[in-house]
Amino acid sequence: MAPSKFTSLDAVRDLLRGAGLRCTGPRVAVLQHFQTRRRPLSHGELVEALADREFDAATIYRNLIDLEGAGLVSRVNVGDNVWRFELRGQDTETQSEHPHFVCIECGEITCLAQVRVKLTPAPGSLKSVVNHVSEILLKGQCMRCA
Amino acid sequence: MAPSKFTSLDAVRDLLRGAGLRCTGPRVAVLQHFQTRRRPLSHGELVEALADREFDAATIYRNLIDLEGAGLVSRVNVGDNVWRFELRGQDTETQSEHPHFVCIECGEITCLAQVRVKLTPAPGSLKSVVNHVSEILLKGQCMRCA
DNA sequence: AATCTTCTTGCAATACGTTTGCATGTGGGC
DNA sequence: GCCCACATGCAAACGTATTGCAAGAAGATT
Repeated sequence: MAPSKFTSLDAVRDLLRGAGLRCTGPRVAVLQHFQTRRRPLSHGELVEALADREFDAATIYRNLIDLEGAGLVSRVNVGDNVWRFELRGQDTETQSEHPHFVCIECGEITCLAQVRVKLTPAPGSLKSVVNHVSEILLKGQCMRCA
Repeated sequence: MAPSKFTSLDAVRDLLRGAGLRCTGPRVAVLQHFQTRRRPLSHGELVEALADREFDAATIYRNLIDLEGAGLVSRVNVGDNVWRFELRGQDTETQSEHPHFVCIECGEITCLAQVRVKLTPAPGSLKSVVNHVSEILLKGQCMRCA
């Protein structure tokens, strides 16, 4: 029996192989960490979280890019000029884009998976500009900072 | 008669003085440029646009921060990890926050001044997290890139 | 199991926007 | 016109993003 730390190792391997990526140490570690923290994480946060594994920061950076290219993670920018990456769910529910909320006071990032957004433009003012919306970002004050 | 380039100099002076800021060359130039380009501009764009005046880049940068602090411009981040600044209107119409739209292909930024956004959460899933929304950013494909 | 090709890693260096320290210069109230 | 707080110019520090290159490892093939 594998230790609990590696519970999802097979699943991670399948994920990577299925995406056409080699199954390497840093890549598995990054994916496993994402599975324990299901919110957008920055490159720096990943490096710090995996510091004990002593992976090179550039390696983790390139892995994030690769995982994004393979569609396993998505990249978001919540406005602090730092890229963040988020594990994409396999089910269509979590895979569909959901709005993100950023607290401008504490910086906490929340995935509003259940929230739908409806746009009500003045006639013609929206459709002449926007063809398709793929990402929605809300900023404000969160409840804990209220 | 002042040349057309300085048409709004008096108005700009009033703006600055009214905000408690000194009326200096770089500050006037930045504000005047904003009045000709009513969309979010990056620090780099400002520096380039005013290159012939040979202002120091740090001066322009600090002026943007000052203008933001005085409430004359607002700072937005459209997801390319570059701060952009936008002239805030004096009338309540344009001063109230409006959504921004960013085309992920051509990078064009559009102010959706007329668009209202309505959030329809699953019961309780939004109000437990969000206290107040102050900024809304939409990303996607614009009509010209369609 | 040895081999081989291709992809990945580690290390270093670069790029670029943001931000600050400090001495000098100046706006504008007096 | 004087004076002082504020603004500027110059340079440098900083943090994240990004890339080059040689060495190393994954995994298909035999």
